Amino acid sequence: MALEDYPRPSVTVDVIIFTLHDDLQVLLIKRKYPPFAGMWAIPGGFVQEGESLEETALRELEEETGVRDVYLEQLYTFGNPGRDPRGWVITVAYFALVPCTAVDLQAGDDAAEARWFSIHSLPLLAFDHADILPYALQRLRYKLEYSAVGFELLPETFTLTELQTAYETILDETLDKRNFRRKILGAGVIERTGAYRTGEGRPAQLYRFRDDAVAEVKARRLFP
Amino acid sequence: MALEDYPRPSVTVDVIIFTLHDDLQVLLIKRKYPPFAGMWAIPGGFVQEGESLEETALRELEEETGVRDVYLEQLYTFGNPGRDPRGWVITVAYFALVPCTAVDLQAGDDAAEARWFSIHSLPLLAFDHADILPYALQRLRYKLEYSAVGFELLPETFTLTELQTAYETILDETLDKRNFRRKILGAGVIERTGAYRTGEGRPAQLYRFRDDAVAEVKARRLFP
DNA sequence: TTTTGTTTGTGTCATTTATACACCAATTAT
DNA sequence: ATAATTGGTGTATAAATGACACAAACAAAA
Repeated sequence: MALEDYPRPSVTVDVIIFTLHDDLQVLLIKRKYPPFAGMWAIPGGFVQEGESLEETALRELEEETGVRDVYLEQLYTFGNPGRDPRGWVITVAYFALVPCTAVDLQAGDDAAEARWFSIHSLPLLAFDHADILPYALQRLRYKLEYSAVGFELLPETFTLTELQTAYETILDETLDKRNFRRKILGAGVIERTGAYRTGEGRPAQLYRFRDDAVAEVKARRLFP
Repeated sequence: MALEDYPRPSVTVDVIIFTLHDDLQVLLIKRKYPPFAGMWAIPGGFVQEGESLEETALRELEEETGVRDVYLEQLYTFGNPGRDPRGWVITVAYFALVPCTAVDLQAGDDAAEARWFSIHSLPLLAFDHADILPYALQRLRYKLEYSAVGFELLPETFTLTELQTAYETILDETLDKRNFRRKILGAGVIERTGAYRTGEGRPAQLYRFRDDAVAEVKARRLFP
């Protein structure tokens, strides 16, 4: 029995794009055409032949935000019947973490508009996207506890207070300053740049993420 | 642009079926037809329209092993171009844990033969299945450390020694008996049945898994 | 029936890890 | 100069982990 003899679904890749702007935010696009015209949705597109799923995700990501070289991770594949009124559509969901800096919003072909939404004030979502989004958030929070993924949302250099604030924003809980610093510094994943960020109070040491530390850290838990 | 205007891939669901028989074992099927005729492969099949991915996985699982009501979890979706010589095929991989008891092997239509293989002596695998399998094993080991998934591989009732042996076999490391017992019992996920297993030496208490403990335990880590 | 062999079941101490908590230092704004 | 603001540091207590050895209960063999 040949491949073509089986009915085939359409396959899309949706990318939940997170960033930090005061709050933890996700990028959504306003649908221009039916179904769900006028509603907000997670950006995504059809997989093309000869393209890997990750390539599809990266392509979507670049189309929507103009960014490349960001953290991208496959989340889950959704294939329940009836999830797309147009027919049989299976969606591979990815989530991406982009730094608040250097994002250039540009609506794709299918979208009327692209906007960041705080995860605390999401609009009604198209398709089954209201199920997918909490899943992505949960995964992000979970990963934050045992990997160094938090840095992906910050610019190249950052202060420890900024890093802690990022963690607190994502986890939606407050952390003890001294314990946070001890753990982060003890993990050896960041290093001083030598520069300082000056501002209102005392200037703060600037740190950068140690790229060579990624692999070894993946196994450990930073915040058990 | 309508759905049908996009080229569509074939989508299959592959299920890595684990069990414990002395060793940790996976069920593989010997392919009857090309491509890779005569080679061993992870059991799987095409998703049918109107069927969820999980239903496909359960169907495959039942076809191969005759079991229902087992632990099943989506693993990862593989879609690299060229992974199937027949054409464009995207595979959603699941992994299942079935108790060593009550498995009735029955080769499916596409298979010449189904066999359990120890994960320490795997044959050459068809497609990209040699990449998928270690991924499943890693996930299983990882999950074992923070959830109560180990019980899924044991019969209804079991002794603490049997449970410890299961953990040791999967993790491929030895554990301290007293520390193991302290942690398992402290987690409150199992309870005594009151019955004993008699055998060579001193009779052992039989335990059962507390079903109502699943949810609350999912969050905690049993073996950090 | 006594002895031997095999498996179960239990507690403590040392070490490590996590948590709670308060003040001085360095700078800018007034 | 003074006040206001943010950055940076250590210690003591509690909890979790890891290492470790022997008596109890039964079956098999003598």
